[in-house]
Amino acid sequence: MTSESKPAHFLQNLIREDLAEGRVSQVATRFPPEPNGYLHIGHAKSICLNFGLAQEFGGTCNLRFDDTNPAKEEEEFVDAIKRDVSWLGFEWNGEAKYSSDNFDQLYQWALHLIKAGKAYVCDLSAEEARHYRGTLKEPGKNSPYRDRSVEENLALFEKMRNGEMEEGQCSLRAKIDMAAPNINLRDPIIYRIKKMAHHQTGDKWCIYPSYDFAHGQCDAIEGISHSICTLEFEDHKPLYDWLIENLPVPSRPRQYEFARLHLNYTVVSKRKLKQLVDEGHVDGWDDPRMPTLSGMRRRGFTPTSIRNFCEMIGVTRSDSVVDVGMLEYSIRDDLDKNAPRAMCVMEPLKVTLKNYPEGREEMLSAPGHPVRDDLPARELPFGRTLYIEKEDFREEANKKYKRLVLGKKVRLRNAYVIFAEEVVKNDAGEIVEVICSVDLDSLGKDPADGVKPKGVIHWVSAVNNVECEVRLYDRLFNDSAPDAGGKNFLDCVNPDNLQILKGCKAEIGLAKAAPEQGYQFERNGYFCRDSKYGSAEVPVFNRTIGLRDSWAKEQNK
RNA sequence: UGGGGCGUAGCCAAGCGGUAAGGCAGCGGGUUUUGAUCCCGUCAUGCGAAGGUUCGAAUCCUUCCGCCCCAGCCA
Repeated sequence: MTSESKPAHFLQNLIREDLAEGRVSQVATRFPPEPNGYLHIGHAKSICLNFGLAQEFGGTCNLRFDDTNPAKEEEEFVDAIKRDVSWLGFEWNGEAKYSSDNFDQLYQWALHLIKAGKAYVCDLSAEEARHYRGTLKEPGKNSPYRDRSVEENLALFEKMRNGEMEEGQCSLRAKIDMAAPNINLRDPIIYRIKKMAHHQTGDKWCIYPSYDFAHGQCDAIEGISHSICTLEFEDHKPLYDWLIENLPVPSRPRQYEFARLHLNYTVVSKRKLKQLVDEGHVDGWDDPRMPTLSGMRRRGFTPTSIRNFCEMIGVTRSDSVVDVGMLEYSIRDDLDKNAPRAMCVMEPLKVTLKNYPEGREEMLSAPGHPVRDDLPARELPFGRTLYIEKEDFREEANKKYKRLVLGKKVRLRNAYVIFAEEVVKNDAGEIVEVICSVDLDSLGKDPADGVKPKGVIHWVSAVNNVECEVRLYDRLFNDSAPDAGGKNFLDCVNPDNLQILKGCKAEIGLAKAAPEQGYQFERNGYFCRDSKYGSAEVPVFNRTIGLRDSWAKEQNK
């Protein structure tokens, strides 16, 4: 997808105008996660937007940890977030930034507000403050502490800072308007007491600025030109602007909002994701079924596929729910173009070629990719006994079934045409082996009789292969809106979201597959070696996504 | 009769007064040693609804309807 064929979204247009009219000379954006959890597909949209805009307009994008609440944050998440952003393929401007880098400056600015009579220490408890705040439809009332003198406020704030006040005993509030229709303007709390250590600043502080007091000012300090956030912060913008206008900040950032990503068949809220982990519905935050970037990475999603997906869904201000089908399309699209091909038999059925010499083995060669000749060819050992897929053989079938049928022939992918002559069954009547003859004159060409088999099936040598385990993932939820009102999202968990197949047989080259490297298992889907499970002898392969399957569709008609 | 936002196809989304782009999904067909890919065709007389302005309206005006966000010392 080229940029000239893709129409610009509202933020691109807006930045273009800012640049053209000289309101902004240098584009500077930032991606500002709070380090309180793992990044997920929703964050990817914001990352691609912020870093993408900076790239497009020759600007910069900072990575900033919005760490104003030590109660929720951990260093572990800082590391995970850096890893995920890098993995997606973006490089942040300079060192990673922290809101906490600016705690001293923020404190000075709080003093500035107090001295200007625009902030005061309020002794109302959280509950009292709620009552004074009013409701959505009724204005609030002024706090009885609202008119304290500058000197008194300075002294009190000093005591807050020195730890002489208890948590919840008082807070610092901006003095704006308790009757404002926008509740964010009803004397918002800008500093609160939290007597706890911070992952970056240690024990230096026992008071911490609120999001509202920190965010815009940090934007200004970092010289951010366009501070892009999601729609729910729209109501905070008047407060954002009020603070910028009332403080001697070094630059004038502007906030813009876009709609966050909603994906059907998916939940993304941290609380729910945590519940899936804690209650054992999945294996961890990086379980391949999770919509976290670490889970998707382990599942086999590529950075390119995620970036393309974000490009495809666009950026607007309207709430929308994107079909996971689009995500599935983008990973198939990327892997089809770039993943090496391989063969793997999931449920092996033995095939004996009665006219192929016992003990003989030849090495066949197969292309690494149907059109990419830069991907190396692979070696496929071929012999008298092979495995094919159980479901690729039937004793009888109609002409729609284009696979191996008793008394008919089929092409072995990258190899010979074989003819099914007889079936061997066990005592239970199950087919355990198919005896075939092989047309040794059909390698790389049609059979001499000119009759071209209509089917092609995959196979693997029965004596020279890689034993492996395959994990077939399906959608985690079978309800398109597990999040939607009223229902318990856990009731929507798809009971068949994971099928583990043991005793699968893969072509020998897969023994050295690297974790996360995507392969197409021909006629089946895209897979990658799991980074957590499996051994050198018996690797585990995760199915990233199946191939489109018009045969299954046909059968369901 | 609190404030703020958003409504274009099954889904996402262009469009900014000149007669509804594109993608995903779907449907039909062609190529194919992957029932994949690829290629071709098809898919809104209609833009939340109703009025109005205009030669002309998804675009402007009016009214109405629906959905989302806000009453953390969370972000």
